[in-house]
Amino acid sequence: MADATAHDRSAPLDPDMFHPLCPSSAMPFRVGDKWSGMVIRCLQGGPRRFGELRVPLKAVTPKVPSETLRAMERDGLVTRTAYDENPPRVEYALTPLGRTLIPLLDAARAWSETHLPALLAARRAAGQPA
Amino acid sequence: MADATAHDRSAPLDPDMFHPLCPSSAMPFRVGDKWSGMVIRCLQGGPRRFGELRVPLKAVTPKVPSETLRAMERDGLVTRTAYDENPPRVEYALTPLGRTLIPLLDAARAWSETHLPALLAARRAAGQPA
DNA sequence: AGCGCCGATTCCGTTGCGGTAACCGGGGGT
DNA sequence: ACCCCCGGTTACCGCAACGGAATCGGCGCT
Repeated sequence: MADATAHDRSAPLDPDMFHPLCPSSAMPFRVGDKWSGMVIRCLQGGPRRFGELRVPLKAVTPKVPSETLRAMERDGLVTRTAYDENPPRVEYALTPLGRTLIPLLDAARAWSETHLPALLAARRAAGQPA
Repeated sequence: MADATAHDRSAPLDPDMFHPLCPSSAMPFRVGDKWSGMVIRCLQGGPRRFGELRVPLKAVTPKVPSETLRAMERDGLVTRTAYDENPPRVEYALTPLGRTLIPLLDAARAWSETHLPALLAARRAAGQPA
């Protein structure tokens, strides 16, 4: 194993999970703010640095994760740990409370995998009779 | 079991479910539009007339259910049946696809019942240290 | 000295969602 | 004739969320 402390940064953030074609954008669920769900997914495998969270979010400005993370911290869903080291390092991790949301996300994803195509088909049929 | 084909209009819409203190407003989940979840709950027990849906929504104008219902109809979540009778009557019912969302709503509610107090406590502690 | 990295924060513009108000149209009752 | 009920629809307004650009500050490297 590469790292004993906890998580594997070498298999960190499944890129496929975040690419633009991910049906997340279409699925009729929302957990907290727009990006909260994705943050939870990112942190699911262990603590992450701020910059790491931006990897899948490379399209967005740092404001997005920063804002989301602080809101989640207020709600007791993540912890923020700033290390006063030379290259500033900050790590975020899910709290137990935050982890309780994972099953919900799983359920939402499962629903989407099963039923989202039907929903989209219905929408297309009704919205674009052409 | 009471009846699957029909529904009981005498125990129609649990008022407690919709009163302003319901934590729905605070819970960090969203299914579709703001009112979609509530519509599903309303239709869970069987078809409802437009006016019936407004009972728990008595605070809102007809636009809200109308809009929500049409969006859900487009997505294949509900069916709309207009009876060309004397007093105009329209009934809405969940489709099988729409019913697949019920477990999600149940899961969201279960989460809220279990964990929402902790989240609110954390928010209060962090947001209002005073 | 200047550049760049890390980790943010703040401001600002836009967009979309949510909500209120007003209007429509037919039938029946008084 | 008038009003009311049922079942909507449309137009308009306001706010909060979303997203982007610009800025900040310490430190190391060149």
